[in-house]
Amino acid sequence: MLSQTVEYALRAVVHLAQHAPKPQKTAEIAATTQVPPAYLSKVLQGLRAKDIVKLQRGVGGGVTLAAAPADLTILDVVNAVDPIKRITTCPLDLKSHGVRLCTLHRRMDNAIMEMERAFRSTTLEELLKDPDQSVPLCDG
Amino acid sequence: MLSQTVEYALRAVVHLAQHAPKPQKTAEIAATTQVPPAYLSKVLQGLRAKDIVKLQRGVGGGVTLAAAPADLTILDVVNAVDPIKRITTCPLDLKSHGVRLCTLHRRMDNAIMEMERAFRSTTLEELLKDPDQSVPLCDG
DNA sequence: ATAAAACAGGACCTTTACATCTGCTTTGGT
DNA sequence: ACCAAAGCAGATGTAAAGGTCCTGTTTTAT
Repeated sequence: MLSQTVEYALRAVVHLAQHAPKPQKTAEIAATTQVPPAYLSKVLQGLRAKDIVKLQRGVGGGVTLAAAPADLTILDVVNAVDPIKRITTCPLDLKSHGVRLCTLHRRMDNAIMEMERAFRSTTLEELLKDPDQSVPLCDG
Repeated sequence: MLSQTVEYALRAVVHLAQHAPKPQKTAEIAATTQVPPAYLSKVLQGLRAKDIVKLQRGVGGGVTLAAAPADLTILDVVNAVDPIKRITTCPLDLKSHGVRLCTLHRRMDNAIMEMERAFRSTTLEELLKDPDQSVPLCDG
């Protein structure tokens, strides 16, 4: 449904939001989020390319969010690593369906739209503040 | 987002619903739905395994829906070939998150739930009857 | 019986996602 | 200047999804 890479990316940014604005080392993030360290490095590079995180080399360097947790939605992160692609034109290239999708593809796109909306409606900050649930990535 | 196989399966069952209850040959379905014939054969075998379609060999055989279009939802078809998997337990196996998901995974599951609901709310029959849209798989 | 129509199923190939490894470059402290 | 800490980049490996092909087996009509 959602790719493994999306799951990893979300864990990472949540960890960063929890510790903002202190830079976190990739290895630290990998350990607490249970993501393969070498692969996390690639995922983070993808996030940097879309200006979700900043990466700093050298002693005392590490990873930080490029924006405040209140300004980053789950959708931003998802779209950075594995963009949600809406159905905007007929997948069969039927001329008459071009813009006005058939009932099948309209329904499919509606479902995708619902998911998109759910992701857009939550910021990282909200994830940290919800008092009603357990804290992401933290046991106990 | 949704697998190619899901897209193919939906095209096939829509075609079947349009022509129900007349059996359709796999090659016919493949042609009008623009799905690779050999691969469609595999997809249909998956649908048969979940009792979505019936396959009949020999002269005059072909593929038919196992139920009335009014009794089959999009979700039935999707789940038959590529089941939507809700998040029910903590992916990190944190003990305290086991049943009560953290905010991150709760939101992710909510998004998946929205998509699931969108798919469950439409039957094949409704797809064929919507007067407001163009007809699935048909040009003009 | 036989032949033709249709699906069945296994072996195989290709592409993409997931993941690792190794050596390099940048950075800051001494 | 030097060294250790961190990320960087590219090659490589592995597994799953998507797709093809070939040879069977079942069914019906004649």
